[in-house]
Amino acid sequence: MPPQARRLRADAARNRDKLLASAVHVFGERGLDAPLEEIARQAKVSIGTLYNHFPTRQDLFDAILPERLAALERITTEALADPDPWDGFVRFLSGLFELQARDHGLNDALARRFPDDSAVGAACRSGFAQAELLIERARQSGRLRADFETRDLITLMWAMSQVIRESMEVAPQTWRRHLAFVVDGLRAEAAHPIETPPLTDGQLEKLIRGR
Amino acid sequence: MPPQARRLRADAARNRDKLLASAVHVFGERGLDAPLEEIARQAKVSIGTLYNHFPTRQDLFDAILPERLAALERITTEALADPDPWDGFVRFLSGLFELQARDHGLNDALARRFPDDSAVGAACRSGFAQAELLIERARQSGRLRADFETRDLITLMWAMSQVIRESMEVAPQTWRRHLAFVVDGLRAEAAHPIETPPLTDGQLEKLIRGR
DNA sequence: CACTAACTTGAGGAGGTCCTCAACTTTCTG
DNA sequence: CAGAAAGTTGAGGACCTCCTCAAGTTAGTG
Repeated sequence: MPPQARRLRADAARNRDKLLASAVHVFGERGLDAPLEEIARQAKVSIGTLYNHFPTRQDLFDAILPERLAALERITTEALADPDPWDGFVRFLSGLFELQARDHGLNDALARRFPDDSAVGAACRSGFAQAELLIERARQSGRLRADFETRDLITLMWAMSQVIRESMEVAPQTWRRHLAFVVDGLRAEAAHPIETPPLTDGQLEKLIRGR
Repeated sequence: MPPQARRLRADAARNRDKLLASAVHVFGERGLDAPLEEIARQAKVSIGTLYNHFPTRQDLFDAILPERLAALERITTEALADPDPWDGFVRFLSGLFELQARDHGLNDALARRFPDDSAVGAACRSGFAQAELLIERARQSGRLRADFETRDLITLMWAMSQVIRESMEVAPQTWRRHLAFVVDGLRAEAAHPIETPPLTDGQLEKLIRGR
């Protein structure tokens, strides 16, 4: 398939690139709710041009986030390559949150829900599928507690995203400490019975589609 | 001291009450960033009257939140009354987050920083002082891990506030499950050494004053 | 080079929130 | 019950963000 359905004019391609670079920067700095006018301004392009290339905010996300999410895939793959399933799992968590800590936009993205027909939605799904393998492997090794499910990872991601967001500026390592406490609770030998069941399929559905 | 510096006129007192009731409701429903015009509208009072009584949003917070935070104090006291220091500690955490789960505004409030000359700031400080006792007691009993500090409670509150916020509508019990994982990591026997140190005084200062 | 299709521009309407203030209304006091 | 003081009102200015579109500019083609 061609990189563009119809090739862009030289100036248009240049502007598109400037917009993408600016968007990465602005979303990374201010989160996914940053004003689009700011992105246009930093790209030194008019707001009209931005809308010309990316009619909706989601189009901008789709052009930027999947590449960032690919970094996550790399981390998952590395973690799966770790011979020790538990170490691999912990490594995955650290890598994931480190990534979120580095990129405010990605942090927002992972705490947010996307339409599942979007490119971001697809990338998330594939990321989760990989994470599932990791979790399953760690659980079967007997080191990860048996009642931890992939769904519980979603909750953990919400939690960590907030810790990262709040501490980012003043004490950017805080998330590591918090994660350490949580990880200690995920070891099989730490497990105590939990009354509350995990999310049901229906709830998961609503949460993922939602917003 | 008199309930008011100068007694309010009958209609003014009525309006003030309507505004407070409305604010509790709206903040509880939509969080502390809810539009003030919405509060005025639900109180069936003009926006000018709202500003007349509460010149700033903070004034509204100060009139509402300390009472809600008092509920927290009740929980802490009860928890301190529990003969088992660990059970008391866990009870405190459940009570705290249950409170947050019931009241979106309070949830926001506890994840937010307030000027420390405000009534809310004072209420928070006093709440923390009590929590500190609880934590100290649980730690000295040998059941709570030795490296858990009051500062780590702040981080936990950020984390839980987000879990609550995200799951509230679809699966309001989610926070309980997440808390169970975390609590298992806080038991002394689950503890593994943590490399990242807790917040320093300076960082804490900035975080609390901040925003 | 000239012409057309592709692209860019930015002013401005729409919608939202904040906050003010001059004109009006109500309560209270003597 | 009249006058003064206290309180209420809502239109409107300031600001922000979104998004559109008619007019202007530029790249690429024959």
